[in-house]
Amino acid sequence: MTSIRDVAAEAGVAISTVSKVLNHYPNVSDETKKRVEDAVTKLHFVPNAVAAALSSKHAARVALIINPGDESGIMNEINMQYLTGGLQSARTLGLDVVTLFSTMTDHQPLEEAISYLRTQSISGLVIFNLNRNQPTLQSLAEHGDFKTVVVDAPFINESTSSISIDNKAAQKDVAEHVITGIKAKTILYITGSEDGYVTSERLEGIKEFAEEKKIKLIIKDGQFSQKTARQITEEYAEKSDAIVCASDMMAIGSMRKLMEMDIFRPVCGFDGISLMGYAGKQMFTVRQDFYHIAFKAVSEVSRLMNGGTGMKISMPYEIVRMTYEDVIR
Amino acid sequence: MTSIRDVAAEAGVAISTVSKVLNHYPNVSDETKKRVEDAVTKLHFVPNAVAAALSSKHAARVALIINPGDESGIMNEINMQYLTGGLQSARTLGLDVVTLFSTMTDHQPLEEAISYLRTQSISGLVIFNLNRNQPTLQSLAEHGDFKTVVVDAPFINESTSSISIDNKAAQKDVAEHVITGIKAKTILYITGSEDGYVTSERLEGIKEFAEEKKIKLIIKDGQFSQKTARQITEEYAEKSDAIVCASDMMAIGSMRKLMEMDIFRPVCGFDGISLMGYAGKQMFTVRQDFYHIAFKAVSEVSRLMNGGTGMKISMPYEIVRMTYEDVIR
DNA sequence: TTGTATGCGTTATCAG
DNA sequence: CTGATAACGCATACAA
Repeated sequence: MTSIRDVAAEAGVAISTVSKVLNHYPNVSDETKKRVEDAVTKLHFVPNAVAAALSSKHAARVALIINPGDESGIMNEINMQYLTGGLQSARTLGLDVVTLFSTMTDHQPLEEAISYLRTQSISGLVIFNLNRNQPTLQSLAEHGDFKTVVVDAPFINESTSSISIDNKAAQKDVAEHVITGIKAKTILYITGSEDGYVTSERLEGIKEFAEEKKIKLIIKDGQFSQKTARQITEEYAEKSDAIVCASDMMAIGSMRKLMEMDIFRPVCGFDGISLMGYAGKQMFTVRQDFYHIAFKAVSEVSRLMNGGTGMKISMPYEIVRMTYEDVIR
Repeated sequence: MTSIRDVAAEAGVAISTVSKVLNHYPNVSDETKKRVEDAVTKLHFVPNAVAAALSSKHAARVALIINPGDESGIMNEINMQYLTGGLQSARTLGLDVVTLFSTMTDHQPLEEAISYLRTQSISGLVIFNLNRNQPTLQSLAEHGDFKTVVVDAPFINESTSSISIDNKAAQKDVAEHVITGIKAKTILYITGSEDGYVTSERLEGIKEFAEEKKIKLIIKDGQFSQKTARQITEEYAEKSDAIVCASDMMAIGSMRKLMEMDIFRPVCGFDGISLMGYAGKQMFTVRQDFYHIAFKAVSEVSRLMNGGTGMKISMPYEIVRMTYEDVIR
């Protein structure tokens, strides 16, 4: 393997000079800079990132911690977008990233998790979809030993930032769209699971909305489950004028049940995944830009690692209707 | 940061001894081994993987190269399973992994790609869904400089292995299921895009099948596109007794079009993604176990890195029917 | 502006 | 069985 030493010899300069050229230090004459660059291309030299990391001990590695969800394939689309955005961002920032699944990091004691991360010389964490039944990850976020950014969870302190859309406002917003044009007296609201921090925020939103509009609210726990949403729909749809769901999957389940029941109620979801196009009927939903959320999350963790202090970041969202035609290629 | 040196001091032994204990070398007395282990736990020592990698120059890093596909969200489920399996496998093998998207690695010159991988001290590659329009990745696989495993592409040499299911057999198999019970005279076959190596294998399968069964075959290029499959279905469905598609997405498109046309033809897909449950009608498909394919791929690249020589690996598949009830949670 | 020397945390070789 | 000590490839304070 050709090293910086070979380049130095080839260019007839000192090792440190080569290093300076490579890292774009200011005080190097154009003359020697060129000599070094020529040597680099001639020898096809490629710096060794591992050695560099060891030497300048600020090993800037970031772990992207993905929550695979309940295996039902629901989270796939969202997670892939998180990954794409996160990796892209890391690359532009020159950060080294490690992709992890929360299932690996979570169901193990905190000490072990910390050990693993340290071994990998990871100093920054981006935790996607952190929720209440992940004690280890929560501790990690509160721990303060790592710079961390949590997505969709309200953890903020000196060394951890939180990023998400304004779930409360978005829930109100999409509900508004659903009832325009109809005289809704009663809304059936199907919640997410209690584990999710977003669940409470969205619930707050719909409650406030109902109060403002003087609409009666039937609240049922949907657990983010399509099946449960179907059961709830079966039982309460006829008593309601519209159905607001805290997730797209539940909206799809609800809508399909309505079609089986052969009655119509406007339904809306939350997240904007393309599966919405297969629900059979057009529905409103809150589209989140998961790519940019992840992109921002990684740049935020970079900011933290450079000494920044934790903060809350709110990302934009959009109310859209999704149809089959919108999602196919 | 506490290092191996501190542990040595605490245990009252030499650095090299600590290293030997840590790496489970044979010649260490139980006596000192215990002393070292105690010191390790007492100091919460965690070995630095970066330093270790630098020192013992067999930096066993593997890149998982994912093909995001055409943005239509089709590949999400498959890729997430690849990732899960790959990461899991790497973890059990103690391999360091880097997740990359082919979009980053591909549309850049070979030299640059190699540089990047070298910089990251990556010596093993697992390339998922490698296809014909990815010249850089193909060169990488043929290059021989990295130990590589390609999934779904026929590249095999000294240092590269290929892994996939038997696409030809599977295509015949699923077609068989589709026509049992009906007297099929003509089958409409909708192909994948020419880029995909699997496309030709599956095509071969259906051709052989039709010949054996003395069934007439109408072959149309579906490009793996749901839209195109719809158009083809519209034009040729009535002339056929069954429709065999080279992918689930096309099968879904085809089935939906049939329902719009209000005619019935048995349809089958390929891959076994859960979206099949939303197609409206039950369909046969070939279920691939992407998780295990990835798992195996990573262990294979590990074998190659340990001096093994490239080979072809065939994975099992399964013919299944998928309904809405099967996929919801 | 350039070069020298030291250290980063391990592993591995070789004496003892 | 244990302990010095030289790499590994690079960054950086300091000297020139």
